[in-house]
Amino acid sequence: MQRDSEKTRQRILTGLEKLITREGFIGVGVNAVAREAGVDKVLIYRYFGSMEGLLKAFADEKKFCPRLKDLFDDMPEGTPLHEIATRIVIEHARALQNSPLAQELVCWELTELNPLTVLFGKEMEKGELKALADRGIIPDDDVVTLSVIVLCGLQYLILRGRNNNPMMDIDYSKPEIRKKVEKVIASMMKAFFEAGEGSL
Amino acid sequence: MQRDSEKTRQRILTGLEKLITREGFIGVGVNAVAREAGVDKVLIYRYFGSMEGLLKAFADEKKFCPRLKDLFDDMPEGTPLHEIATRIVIEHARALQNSPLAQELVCWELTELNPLTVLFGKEMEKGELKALADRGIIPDDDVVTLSVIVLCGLQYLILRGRNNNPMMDIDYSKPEIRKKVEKVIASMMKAFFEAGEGSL
DNA sequence: ATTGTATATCACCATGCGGTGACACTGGGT
DNA sequence: ACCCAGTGTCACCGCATGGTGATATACAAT
Repeated sequence: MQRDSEKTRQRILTGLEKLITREGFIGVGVNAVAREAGVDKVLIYRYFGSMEGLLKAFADEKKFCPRLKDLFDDMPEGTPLHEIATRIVIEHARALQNSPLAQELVCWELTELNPLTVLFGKEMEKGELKALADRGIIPDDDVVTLSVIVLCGLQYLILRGRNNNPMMDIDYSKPEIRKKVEKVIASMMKAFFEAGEGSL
Repeated sequence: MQRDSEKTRQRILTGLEKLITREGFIGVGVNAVAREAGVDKVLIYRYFGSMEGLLKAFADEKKFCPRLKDLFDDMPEGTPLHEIATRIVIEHARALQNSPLAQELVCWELTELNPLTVLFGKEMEKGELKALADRGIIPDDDVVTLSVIVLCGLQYLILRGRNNNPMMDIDYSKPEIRKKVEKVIASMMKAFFEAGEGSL
């Protein structure tokens, strides 16, 4: 074995990542990670203290949070609020769709709290809030509440799709369905926004 | 021990139910169920063949699906479509909120497919479709798509709330938050519906 | 009362888990 | 050359799990 502690640490961390991605968060444990990383499990204790420590380190050091495409590029000045909100939500969903690891973490977060799931949740939330704030959307606006609900809905649908278990035939991985869903959300946001303009 | 096979069967089934409700679906297994039911685990194999068989029997024989309050009572003739959709979604969320067992099953369904989660999912879906169809809402309407998305969003928020891990401070178990969310959904539905009337 | 069958109990197995102690190697500082 | 801290290997423990075979008990039919 190569005698390089830093390399070994990394092997363990990426072992954890591969394991979660391939097998899901259930069954993640010291033995499984060590096996996946091709490393004796005692090294996990040596370098991370415990499984909890490993999860925390993973949360701290890995960039597991799906990166949102920078939306400023193709959103011209003066884009209406509802289009911005729509874009953020849909872009977020796309990012999640493309990251099996993130999907697994979102699901894990619903099941159990541990250093990884907690930090992951905070990270996601921070990203959301930033995306909104960067575009001047006030956090306690009704538009935000609505966006969060819809976003959660898409997350749920994506999670359902993972196991080929779509909800009400809404399989978000199918492009035509996604198109339809995105269209509905867009027009809903528009309607909500314009109605709000008048009634508030 | 009382020698009554039917009673023992029931003890096992309600043992499973109590176990899931109290401890969550993780860790559900032959040993745990037998312990909870105060029964030798060999009886599980005798009566249900396997853990899978027990799950299937549980899905078949227990009424775990949260019952929707009958909405016909206080919905007068001619209630507009968006109010109907809103009511269905919100009522569904309320039912889920009041059933820790159902919450656990919804979460389980996102994690793993087994006879119980699959049958549970079908049951829920059937309930949804019926609630919609009973009120003359066509399944492939955009209103349905939107309703499903919002419903999924609420389900997700409720699941997040379980472990005191609210999403974006939207803790759906808090009445004032729920009120606000319901209000947003109602006005959104109204706006979407009315906009649709004009544009379609 | 005897027998037979359904029911319940017990003891056990192999496996996998989290966790730990003892040992072996490697390489750099003195 | 020696030592020693850092690193990796191995063997082991206690425990819980899923699963099974042999045995004891209750009860109903004869």
